[in-house]
Amino acid sequence: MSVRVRIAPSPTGPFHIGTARTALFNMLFARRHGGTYIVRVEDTDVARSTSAFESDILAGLRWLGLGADEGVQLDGEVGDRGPYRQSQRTARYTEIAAQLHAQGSAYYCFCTPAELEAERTAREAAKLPPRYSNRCRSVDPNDAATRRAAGESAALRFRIPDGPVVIDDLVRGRVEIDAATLGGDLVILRADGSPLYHFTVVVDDVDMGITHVIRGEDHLSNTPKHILIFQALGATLPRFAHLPLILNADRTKMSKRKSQTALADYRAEGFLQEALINFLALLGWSTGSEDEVLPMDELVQRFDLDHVQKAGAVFDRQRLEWLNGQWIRKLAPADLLARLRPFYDDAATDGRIGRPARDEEILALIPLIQERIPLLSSAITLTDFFFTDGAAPDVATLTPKRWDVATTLAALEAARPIIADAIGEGDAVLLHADDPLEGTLRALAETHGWKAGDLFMALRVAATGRTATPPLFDSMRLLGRAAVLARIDAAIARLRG
RNA sequence: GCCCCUGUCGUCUAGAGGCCUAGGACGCCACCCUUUCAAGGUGGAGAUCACGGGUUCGAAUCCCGUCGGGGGUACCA
Repeated sequence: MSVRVRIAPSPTGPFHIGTARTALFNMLFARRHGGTYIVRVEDTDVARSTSAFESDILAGLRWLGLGADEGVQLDGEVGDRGPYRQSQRTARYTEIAAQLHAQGSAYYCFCTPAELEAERTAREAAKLPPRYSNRCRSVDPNDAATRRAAGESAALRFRIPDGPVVIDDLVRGRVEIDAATLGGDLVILRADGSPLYHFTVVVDDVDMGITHVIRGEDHLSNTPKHILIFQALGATLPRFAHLPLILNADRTKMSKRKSQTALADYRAEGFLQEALINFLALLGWSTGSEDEVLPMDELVQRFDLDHVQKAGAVFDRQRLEWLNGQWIRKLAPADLLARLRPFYDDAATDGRIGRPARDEEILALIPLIQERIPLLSSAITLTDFFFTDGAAPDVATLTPKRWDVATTLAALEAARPIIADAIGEGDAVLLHADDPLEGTLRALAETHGWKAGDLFMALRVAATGRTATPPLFDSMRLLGRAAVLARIDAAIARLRG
């Protein structure tokens, strides 16, 4: 039987990084085994689900390369075992619930929320675990029918049988849980007829022929409920694999409050899709080797559930940034340009750079920045001088740490004619080749008894407005003669007071 | 509270009884490179393998207990 796995996000919030990781593991498992990867939207909680969140999730999956083989995609549904949105499956849930009721696996419960609350409070006061008393089990089915016909509101509860339930988990091995600890018979249909998660998830997994349920460890404790429902339905049990949780720095379950969890935020910061995939794959799983920088196809080849870690894994942002740098450095210039494009466009729009950036300009800058940016967004601050005139650094910034104002002024005045002589418009960068301008300026520094580094810093700040920039001489060449001289003149004027 | 999972450097991890005086990576420190910032290179600090008992000629690896951490426990997903 071929492998069928699913990721079942709930559109009650922005696409969460933990959901991305679970999706990735499912995708890797499916690809590894030539199976099908399904995306199902769990929007039974109408009050909290929105289509905006759904779009964010589907767009995020697609961007990561984790779009569905079958199920819900950004532009519609594919597959013949749908619908794949729970909100469109209510008739099916009602039907299966009726079946469970007819076979005696479920019964109507007339307890009011207030009564249940009172029961819960009483048990809590008695220091007993919260648990439904199952008291409506004893309501005579005929009476129940009569009361419902009379309009009395009732939820449908699934009857939890006695005895142990065994989970044969692919990550954790055999886990046995006593059904008596499950909290009593569980509601599968609210009084208004709407279905609840523990019920829908099983109906869907059966209908969609899911063979392997790969999800977060937070679902492990609830898995017996699912197994019992599978069994009541007479369905074949899927295999289960519970992944370790992604943790905040304090080792609690990763949350919006304590960590950056929205995938869109990582994307907006300039993390590469490849880096995120690589990083997430290695959070809770390892190749068993010492290789770390791995593309998707390599991950697929090596993926196995045996090397999935059992303990939770702290999300280490520094490691992610390092990996991102690795991936940025691997990109071909044209590819990097394409990734950088939206960042320069946004910067032009919100004024962080003075004008829109042309492709040729970004391409010319790429050799200077590719080795030094950890994030795509870092390119902007590193190259804004190129697109923005009149950075106008103040006297304090213009003056190198070891120098005074008079020395800085003298140095800029002395260097100006040399630069005017060496730089034209539209010059190509020299990169690591020997730059004649550098030699001339070093000689100048020597005759004045200046440190070359101080001279270069003074020029750097005058020309770019920043103390940390790409290599100075190539930066000036790209800027062009007129712009560089104008900025040096402006700096000289400011230094003169 | 009850149930379940879990415990190797700060972090991600390798490790499936002798290959471990525990390896790699991120981060940190130093040095090299160097016009700044990075990148890169080299080296270093950093883990009594949570702790205590066993089993064994031999345990990070097997067993038991303790402690720590996490998750679950809804007419949420």
